[in-house]
Amino acid sequence: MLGVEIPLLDRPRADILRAAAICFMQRGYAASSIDDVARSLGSTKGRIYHHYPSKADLFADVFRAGMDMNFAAIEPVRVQPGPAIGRWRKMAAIHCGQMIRTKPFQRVVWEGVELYLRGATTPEQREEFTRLMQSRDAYGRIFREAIAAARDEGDMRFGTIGIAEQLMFLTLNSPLFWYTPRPTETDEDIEAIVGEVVAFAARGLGAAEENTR
Amino acid sequence: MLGVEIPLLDRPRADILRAAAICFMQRGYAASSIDDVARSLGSTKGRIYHHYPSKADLFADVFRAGMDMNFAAIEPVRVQPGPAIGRWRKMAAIHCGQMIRTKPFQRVVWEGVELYLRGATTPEQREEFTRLMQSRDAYGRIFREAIAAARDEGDMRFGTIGIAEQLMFLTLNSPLFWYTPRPTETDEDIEAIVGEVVAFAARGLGAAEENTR
DNA sequence: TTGACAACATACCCGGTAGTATGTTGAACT
DNA sequence: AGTTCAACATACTACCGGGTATGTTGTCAA
Repeated sequence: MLGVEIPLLDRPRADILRAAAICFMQRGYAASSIDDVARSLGSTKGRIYHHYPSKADLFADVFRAGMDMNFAAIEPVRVQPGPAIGRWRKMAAIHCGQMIRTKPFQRVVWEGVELYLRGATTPEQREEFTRLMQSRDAYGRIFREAIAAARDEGDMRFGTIGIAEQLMFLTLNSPLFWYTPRPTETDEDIEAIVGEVVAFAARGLGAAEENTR
Repeated sequence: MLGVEIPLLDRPRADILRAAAICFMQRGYAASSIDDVARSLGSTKGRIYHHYPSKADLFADVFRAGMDMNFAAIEPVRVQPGPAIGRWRKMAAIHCGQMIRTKPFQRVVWEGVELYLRGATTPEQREEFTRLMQSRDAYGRIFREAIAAARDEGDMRFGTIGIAEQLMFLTLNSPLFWYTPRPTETDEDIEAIVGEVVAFAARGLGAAEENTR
């Protein structure tokens, strides 16, 4: 249900990925050492360097895993028929839920984008990061096209689409920065938060009040 | 007008602050070295360590300068009479403009908050950071009270106020992550961006469509 | 049984960086 | 003219962390 399922072909890598995601989330990429990740696994550097050639490659793989999970999560909804605004609401809720439920990976995605935009990569890594960014851009385009269609269909009103897209993602991603899991928390609690976030984004994009429930 | 004015009592420190803010913005705190900052000043470490006892103290002072500029910017509007939503719109526009015009400092504020929340500080620095966070919380409270009042006055509708505050700030801060200055850009261009961002936030908070212009 | 190899652990190297200790210099003051 | 001191620059140390080179061990195939 929760629990971040990663292609099980490769179990040892999956454990490393999870630990790395948590470390990178807690301290950031630059401040996380490979030894930190290894320590959190109860092992040593050797284990990580056996599977990954460098720290940047490990980070990139966490990035990739995070994006893979996002694509997989929205895939069932992506091509549903009906008005665009309905699709968008579902995708937005799923995306926002992903930010909460797979937060460590999604924070790495966030930081990866920042690292790329800052150009903090060596030429070789640049190539891999460029692929990852293309994947992220493709993901973004799915949402951009949804809100563009919703506007064309008269269900949304906003100004510059580029700015609208940025504001939408910032809003949907925002739990990355203020949500922390509570032990007593249920799935309904999470859905309540998601509901508020999506409602804010929808209103921000000029959608009519949701007549749901 | 633009140009980040810092208390001129201390000009040498002001130059260091600006250079440090830009460095920290470009590479992040952990990845920025004191030598980087010094190099961007055309000088050496000695200069910086003459004025600041440590890298963390330098960072904290950039943080403080950023918050000082924010307080100063909204001060004229903060106590204006009239409906809360009007005050909020002005403060929101000023705040968002600050994110654009003093971006390097504001990104340091952002990262400073993250560093604090992650606990990435030594006990001594913790104390100074706690003061800075209290300052930021006080700043946040000004906006929180404004939107709470606006809701009481029937001009806004939103759910949990804590979430609403987070979403509002995320939206207003968002230019930190996607705005990059263009050489040809005028003040009106910036105000147009600010207008879109504030409009998104206002709608998100359930405010009626602005009847302005 | 033994060879091979994956999956690690151990030991080591080395560049970069925070911080320090020690000059140097110009200007203000006496 | 000499003293002092702020404002730096220079030179150095200590350490951390990425990466590598080299064991060690369990497993599986022939």
